[in-house]
Amino acid sequence: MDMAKTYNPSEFEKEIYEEWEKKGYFKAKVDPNKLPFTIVMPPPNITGQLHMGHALDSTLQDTLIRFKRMQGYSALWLPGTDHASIATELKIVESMAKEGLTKSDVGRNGFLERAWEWKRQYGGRIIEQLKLLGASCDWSRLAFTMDERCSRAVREVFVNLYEKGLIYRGNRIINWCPDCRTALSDAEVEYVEEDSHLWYIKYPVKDSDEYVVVATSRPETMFGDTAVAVNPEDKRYKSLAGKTLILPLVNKEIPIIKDNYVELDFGTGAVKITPAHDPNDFEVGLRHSLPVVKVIDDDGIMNDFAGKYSGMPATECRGKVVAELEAAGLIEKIEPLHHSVGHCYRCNHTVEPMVSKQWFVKMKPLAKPAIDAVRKKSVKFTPERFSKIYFNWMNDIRDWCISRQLWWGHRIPAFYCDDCGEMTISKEDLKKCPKCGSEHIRQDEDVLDTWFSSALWPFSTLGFPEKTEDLDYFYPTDVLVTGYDIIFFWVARMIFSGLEHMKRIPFKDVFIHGLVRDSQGRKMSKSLGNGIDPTEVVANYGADTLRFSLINGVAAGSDMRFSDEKIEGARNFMNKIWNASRFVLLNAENKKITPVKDCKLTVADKWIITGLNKVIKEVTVNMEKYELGIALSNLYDFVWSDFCDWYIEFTKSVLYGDDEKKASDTLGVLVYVLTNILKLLHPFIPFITEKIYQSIPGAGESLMTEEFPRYNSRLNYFASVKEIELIKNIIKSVRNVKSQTGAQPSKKVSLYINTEQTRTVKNNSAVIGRLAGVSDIIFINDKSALKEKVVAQVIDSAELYIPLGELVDFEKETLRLKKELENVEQEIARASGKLSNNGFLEKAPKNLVDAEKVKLDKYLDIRVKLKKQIEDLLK
RNA sequence: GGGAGCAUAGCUCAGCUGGGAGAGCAUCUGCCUUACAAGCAGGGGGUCAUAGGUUCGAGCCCUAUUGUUCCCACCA
Repeated sequence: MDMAKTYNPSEFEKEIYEEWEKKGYFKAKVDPNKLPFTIVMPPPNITGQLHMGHALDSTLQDTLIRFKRMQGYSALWLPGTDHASIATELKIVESMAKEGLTKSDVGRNGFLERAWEWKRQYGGRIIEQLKLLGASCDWSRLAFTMDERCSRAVREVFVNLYEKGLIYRGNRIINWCPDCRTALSDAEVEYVEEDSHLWYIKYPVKDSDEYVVVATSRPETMFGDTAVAVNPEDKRYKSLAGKTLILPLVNKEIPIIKDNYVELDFGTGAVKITPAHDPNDFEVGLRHSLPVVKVIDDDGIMNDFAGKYSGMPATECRGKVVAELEAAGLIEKIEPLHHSVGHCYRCNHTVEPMVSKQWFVKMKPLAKPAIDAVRKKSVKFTPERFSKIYFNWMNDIRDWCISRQLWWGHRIPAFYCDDCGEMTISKEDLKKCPKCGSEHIRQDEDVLDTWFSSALWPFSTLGFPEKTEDLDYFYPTDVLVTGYDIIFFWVARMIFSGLEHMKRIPFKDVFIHGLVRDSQGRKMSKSLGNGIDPTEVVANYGADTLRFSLINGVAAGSDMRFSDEKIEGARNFMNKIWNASRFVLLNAENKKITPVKDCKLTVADKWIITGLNKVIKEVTVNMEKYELGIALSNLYDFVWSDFCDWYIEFTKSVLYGDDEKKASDTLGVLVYVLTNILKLLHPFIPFITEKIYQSIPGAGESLMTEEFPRYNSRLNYFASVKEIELIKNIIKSVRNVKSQTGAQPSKKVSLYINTEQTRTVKNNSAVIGRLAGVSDIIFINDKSALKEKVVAQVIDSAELYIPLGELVDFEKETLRLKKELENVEQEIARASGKLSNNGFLEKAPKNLVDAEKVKLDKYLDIRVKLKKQIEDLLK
């Protein structure tokens, strides 16, 4: 037997993975005789290191794909990485800074060279780490969002959308990160609650002593004010209608306008309007044709419109402006304000809303079919509640700003002619202006939002825009597995992109999982230093242990806490499987294994086979529902409790007995059940199962090519299950009596038993003897036949009596029985209560009423016997 | 302001279409029983957040309340 005495995963995981890869088990083929099953991997960023989130995400996908592969599908798990435009660019800027270089020092081409070098060096790191987990991806199809194929898809899509009028360029208010120096989409802004102030500033009325007080949280933007707005209904400002205000510090005249946007009961009811730096003000400005004055530049520095503050960072300017206003007596009051402020999701810098010329995708026409697809359940979210989040976002979606003032990414395929001013959108790079033929043509400097290319992932990786065999066979994909944190960024955008460009949904199911948190429920983060490195867990405990701890018992879609205790629990289970397998294989050594169909089955064999059959059904059903956590704990219970704690113990009596034929048959069943357990567990914990499987004499080449067990309704031996339940109860009762009375477990006792199931008990007397420490079993019909004082247990369909003689404190024993009697009385009260309730008798299902009657009879019977026993003891 | 989740044993969490409250860890007792002490056997421990309601019957369905976590939203 090729199994070490102790479970040591580091000895075999790597080797097994290499073997799988070498044999090409991960490769998915277009096979007309099979149904396809496809998962595209959410591409990790090339800057990334594997963290617990990836580990969870990948383990779920790997488990699903292995399950489907074993079920006979042509299962494709398509891996890839994301260029992560902004995140990667930040990293490279950072690393250049260490050399004292900036982007402008190296220029665009120099920068891109460095970026590609970075990708070559680190882009594969996370892929290698995924392999440690056992990921059965088809690596021959490894994709990258900026490889030729995906880039072609990006251009195709851009041009298509432009030609349909769904992409446009315009001056609009956008979110600007002054640190990354780029525009961001709405989704890329994270709002954080912050304490600030509300400054009440007096704006003097022209040619008057009066003034209007406006409340603002951003006084530094006042240089860009081009009006003050009041609500048309506001009586306080009736008299000021049509008057002009003098903007303090700059002495510019601005009008008072009326707009419903202003609320009557906030602040002073008068709002300064800064169209260039506030989304609402921008709208107000449009309605009233106000000039747009930009006062903060792209780098967050005040420009010439800020007068003497020109050149000062906006953050610093705020204090200075307030001080100057205060000195001029123009601050009426300052109130504390708690409000949310936008931050860049990459660098966390405060985001400045500002007007800027950018490219946008018109969202409304794209969103509609995407909403319908989910509403009609063509795309189904699991758990279902996440579709609500999706609807909320899609229903009031705004246009998507897709241009980024970055270098690393897909450059926008817009070409401008310097001579005739023509703009051309083209799939191919242009050398000449198609309109005037001039060669003075330059491509737009900006690149696309990283998520623009990720949105195409389910079809760009399969060959789009070409009509490839892969695309035809594997698209639409079957399930997308991802965390709830990127439903907006990614899932929603893939849905409308698939519908728009492929005319079909990109996937049928979206399986959403939660976050992996630390043992205290906090998010794992670098700054907190509370992250657990999955590769370290793999190194110390093995990939299977990590996978098990991430899946077992976790409800779909909910966050989980990860802890050392969980890892240990998982490791213990691996150890259990390992040792149970060793037991079977040690017994199988040098023996011929009889195929189970040729074995004469004992009651215990039939019991475990029925249990196996049941767990096959449970696992399959739960896998189909994406309840992987439940499926795995079904297996955990079956393996540990039924197979190890009971069945293996049962088999020992036979294996170590004299009947060789019986022993051989039992061994056949053991091997059969173990093999099936390995198959069932393989999608979850592939390494240990494969390692054990390959040690089974006569087993196939690999579990990966085995068929997943199927439920078989002919393998339900319910009569045997009943018999074994009785045997288990007898054993438990004897153990219980011994433990409660303080008798040594190893002390052999005689067991007197009154039951009608004598045949069952006789057939299993060896097992009872072995597992309960019973030396002999004596059948009696009447308790009075017993002369000495005995300890008793009354269970369903049997009375057990054990003479323990002077070992027992019979007073304590009487108390124990009285307590038991109490419990029985309670049961009787409950059952008879129900049965005397006419409502229950009339309205409850008949089988339940009958079951209740049976229970009542049983407890009444037990009560009589317990009472008798107590009486006898008191004699 | 809108929406969602969660609240069950000391801890972490399961609990399917409503029909006798479960697991793991921790704890207590006894065991190195030839697969496993990373183990075996036995035990203790719960007003299922609160208050109403529906029902013959509620941890589960409905309403409200409290606490908690998260998401979205343009209150200057």
